[in-house]
Amino acid sequence: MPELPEVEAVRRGLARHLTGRRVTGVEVFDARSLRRQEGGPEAFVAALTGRTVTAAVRRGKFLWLLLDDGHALTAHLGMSGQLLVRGGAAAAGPGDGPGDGAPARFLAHVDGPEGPPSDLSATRVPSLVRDLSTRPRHLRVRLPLKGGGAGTRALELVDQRLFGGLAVTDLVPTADGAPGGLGSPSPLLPVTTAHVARDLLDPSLDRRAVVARVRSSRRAVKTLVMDQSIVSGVGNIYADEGLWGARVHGLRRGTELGPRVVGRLLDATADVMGRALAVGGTSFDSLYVDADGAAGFFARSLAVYGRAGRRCGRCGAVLRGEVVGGRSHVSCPRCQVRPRHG
DNA sequence: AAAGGGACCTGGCTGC
DNA sequence: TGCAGCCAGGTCCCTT
Repeated sequence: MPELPEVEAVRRGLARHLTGRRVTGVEVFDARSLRRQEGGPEAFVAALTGRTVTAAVRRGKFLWLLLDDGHALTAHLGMSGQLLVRGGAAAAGPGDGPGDGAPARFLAHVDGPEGPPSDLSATRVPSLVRDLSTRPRHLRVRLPLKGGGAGTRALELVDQRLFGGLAVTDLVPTADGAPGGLGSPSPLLPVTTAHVARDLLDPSLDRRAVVARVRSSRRAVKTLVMDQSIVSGVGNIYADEGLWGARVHGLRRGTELGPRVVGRLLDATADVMGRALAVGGTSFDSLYVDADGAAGFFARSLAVYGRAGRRCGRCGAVLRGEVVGGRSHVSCPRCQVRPRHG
């Protein structure tokens, strides 16, 4: 699944390939990917068509493209989402096969006969595009873009499990006056992400404030580092890896931890993310923006996540799996001392 | 304030 | 082999 390092790799690709390009059409294959869009699919189409991308920004796992009219196209990849940039022949047609050079046939379609899009429910949505026979599996939304250099590009949301989604939103000022996120030229961010804290890769992150907030709470520290209002972008994988790296059990209360320990935890978590980004980033050099760019890193480098019952690479003890805050937590019983409470 | 649960989804897995 | 049911994951929303 796309974690913060992969989302950052995607952001860099979007910044490189889409900045300065204009959205020439909107193809909606599955309206469920737009469920967060205020006003529904037709508002999405109207808000995007003709807009030019001016920047690609990320905060945590939220990603957005700034538009020239002062709005943002926000994206979250959820569990299974990918944002792909296609160029040349591969971008041109609804077919997915290489060499398919047919022009896009469905631009900015909002069908009438099936009923107004505002009637669309999550479970019985007639697709806004009629001909589904040749589209790639799990392709939900496609935006053709032009300008800014070489020929047409297309931004595609491919999302198997539909936890991700797109929406065009207003911008609001940041609370601290710093840029909205990594890659942002302005102290603005989408209103829908205003509640999301900065992440560990954001130079504007106030680490001391994060440490203070963690240490002021009696909640489990694993829950705290996964609380997006404290620090964003840490999912279950990196939470477990960071806790193992810092030798802290996830059930420890924030109030039990000293400032150095919390700092060590943030460092360890950021370090794992940084290494994943380095790997995901290097394989990321073409038009094809691959949300699975760090798959190799995951396969080789995870210390604890998904490894309950196997041995700790540091001390050899058998890794232990349990549930913390409703999430699976794998830890080393020797390196990470479990508190007596909980 | 914190904790817990459900909803959202699909495909891979287990168990019959 | 076929099928039903469970599960994972992140975010949001609701209730206790």
